[in-house]
Amino acid sequence: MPKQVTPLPHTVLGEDTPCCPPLAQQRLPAEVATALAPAFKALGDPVRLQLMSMIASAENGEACVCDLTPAFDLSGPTISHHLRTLREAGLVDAERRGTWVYYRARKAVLSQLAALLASGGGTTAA
Amino acid sequence: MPKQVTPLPHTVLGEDTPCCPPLAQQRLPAEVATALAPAFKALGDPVRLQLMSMIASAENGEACVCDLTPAFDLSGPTISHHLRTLREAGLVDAERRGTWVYYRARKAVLSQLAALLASGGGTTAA
DNA sequence: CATCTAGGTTGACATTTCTCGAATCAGCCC
DNA sequence: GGGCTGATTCGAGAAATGTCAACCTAGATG
Repeated sequence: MPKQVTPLPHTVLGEDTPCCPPLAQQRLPAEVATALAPAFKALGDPVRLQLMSMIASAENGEACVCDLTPAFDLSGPTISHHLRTLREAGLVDAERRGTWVYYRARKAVLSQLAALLASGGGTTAA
Repeated sequence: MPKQVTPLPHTVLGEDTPCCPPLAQQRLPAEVATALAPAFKALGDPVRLQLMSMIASAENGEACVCDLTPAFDLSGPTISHHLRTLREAGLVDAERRGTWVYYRARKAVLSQLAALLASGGGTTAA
């Protein structure tokens, strides 16, 4: 039985999380805030934000760690740590194929976060 | 030595920041990621996320600290600290009127962040 | 001016986060 | 099997963060 990369269902955030009444439309319950904050926190680091963008904008919708790592002036373990953070926040999925590991963005989750921040319809852009 | 050292504008995020090509559409430049990450980091705490929601969803578009503080099981200084973090991240504005201080959400900035996370094209959930 | 209240600032502490080197695990190829 | 490469995990140290108690500032009111 080949053990795959999918480690812990630590995920915190799934496609079904009740997260999406826009933040500016009604007050966010404490438990929802607690569930969502880790996702924003994961994006709150320049390196992870770039990683997220590289993964989300990759050609086939997935990016190899071997391509991500050399894009930064950081050690392999450090990049691996940041990727794990993104994974545990539910923002990306990882899959091992042969020697390489590929990361894929969970666009549904990103969309949920976007919907949360979107101003329901007020002073959007001045 | 001339004290020219300080230009460090911790504002980080203004309405004119070039932040908005969706994250999944093209790779985020390092400097943009560095400019935007603090905003996400600011939202990456449950208390601040709730504060942000309370402010953004407030009746007149603004919320008094005197209403925000008692909503949490935290000391005044702690709430003040979180509000300052939101302010320095460019997510809210503060205004003093008489005895009280009111916070107001910068919806344009929130919209920018939302646009960044929104899957630009059709690739929303596939 | 004295005093009271609403917020903010300072200083300190415990916890977490970021980063790396060393070790380990997972596949490939000779 | 033995060795090689890619990626993760482990352990540790420096830096940042969340929280509070104590103190200070801005306005209002007597």
